[in-house]
Amino acid sequence: MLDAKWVREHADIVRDAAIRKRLNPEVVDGFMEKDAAYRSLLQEVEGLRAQLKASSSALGKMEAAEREQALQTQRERKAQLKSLEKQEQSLRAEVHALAMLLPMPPAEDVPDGDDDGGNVEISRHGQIPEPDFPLQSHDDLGEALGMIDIKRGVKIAGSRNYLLLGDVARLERAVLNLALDHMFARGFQMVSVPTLVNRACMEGTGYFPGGEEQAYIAERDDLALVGTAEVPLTSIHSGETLEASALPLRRVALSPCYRREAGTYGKDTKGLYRVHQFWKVEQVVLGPADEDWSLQEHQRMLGHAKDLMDLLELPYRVVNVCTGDLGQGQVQKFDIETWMPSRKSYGETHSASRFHDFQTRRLNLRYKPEGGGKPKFCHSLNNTVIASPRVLIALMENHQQKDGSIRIPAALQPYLGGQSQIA
RNA sequence: GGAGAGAUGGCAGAGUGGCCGAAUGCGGCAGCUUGCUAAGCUGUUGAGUCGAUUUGUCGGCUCCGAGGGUUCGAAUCCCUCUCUCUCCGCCA
Repeated sequence: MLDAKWVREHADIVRDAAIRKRLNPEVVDGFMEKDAAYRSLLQEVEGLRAQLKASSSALGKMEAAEREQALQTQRERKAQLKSLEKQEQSLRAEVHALAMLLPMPPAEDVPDGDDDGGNVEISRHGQIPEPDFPLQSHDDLGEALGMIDIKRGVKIAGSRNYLLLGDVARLERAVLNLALDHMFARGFQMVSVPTLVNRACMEGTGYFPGGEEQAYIAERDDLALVGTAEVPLTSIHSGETLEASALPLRRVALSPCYRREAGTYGKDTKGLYRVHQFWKVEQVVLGPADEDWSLQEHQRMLGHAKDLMDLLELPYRVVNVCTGDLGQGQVQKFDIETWMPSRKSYGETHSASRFHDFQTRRLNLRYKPEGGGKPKFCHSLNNTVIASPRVLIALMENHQQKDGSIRIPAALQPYLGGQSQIA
């Protein structure tokens, strides 16, 4: 959500943001138009209401005779007000619906582009393996080991479902635990969060409206399964005014994530790349409304994920996500893409976003500034720490050995009882 | 799941149709006092939004959990919902 007052004065910037993000710029004009109409109607309604109020309080002190007369005109005005109020209400709803669609302007250094093809590589890390034997895909490796069973996953829950067994299941657990400890060491507080959340959380974090098709919705209870712990983590303090001294709030959660993957038929159908349910360790930070701070924190959060990838000895790159691939609310996003031999390419494994006050405005999440004054909206940021099974693809394929066994990076071994390979 | 009670300003807590944006206390802020001293006294103190503005403010409207209704007029009466608490049942 954007500040309506600001939008009124900077419609051109918002329109430009919509164009850069490949969103429909007509929402901006629609908003401006409806908003102006709404405010002028509001003037009218409030004027009439003021009249009515004044004459109404006079009524209480009147003599019976003149009272009857006054009551009559009062009723007429009331009817008039009612119909105006009805218009005002529906207009207000329209304005709000449009406001929820306004795009956050992207940062200056976000590259222009239509889709992920326009993302710009910033850096590369690690060594892409070039072994003297043919590399197998993770699903072939896993099947041969008897530790990945996609067929039976599909039997139980339909396409894009899977089973992990034995050491690969333990490997998943190990990676997630390492990721959590990694974040504890960086001062993050662990939170165990609800993953079935109400509409306000989905709207507040920017997933609704627009992302309904992507979410599993429990209609009977009007709750949605989250696609990421970002949703509950960011929503924790919605509606609250925090003390400046409490900021920044750095939180990490491990949660299951659910995505319908609607509109991806036939895409990434092989293996564990695109699945309906997965685990993710997610970092979320809430801080003051300070652009510089926000920028630095974004880099710091990206660093946490990069450090972990280094510990896992995986080759990856960082990309500056282009405007067309940016969400409605994101100011800037950096993705980490990890090398996946079976795909012969880097595949997205992490996504680090900063939002300024886009989410916090929707969530009504504020703080009292240091030197006093009016509460301000916090800035919010989030980034993946690790997501599995997608990271298992990289781990299994990059660390496979000639005999089909998987080498365990040193950092993970303590989490697997000292085991140095899976065979 | 059943029965009951409740939701009022930063907090506690009054308020059963116009005198209520809301008593009182605490807290906060400002000043005074400086031999009742980790105190006393006096004053002051909600938010949002729209408009005007000589940018100091001024005016309108809204807000007593949320949404609807009755009424000329609702914190107050009616309905629905959400949440909290107590008791019973069930459960991990």
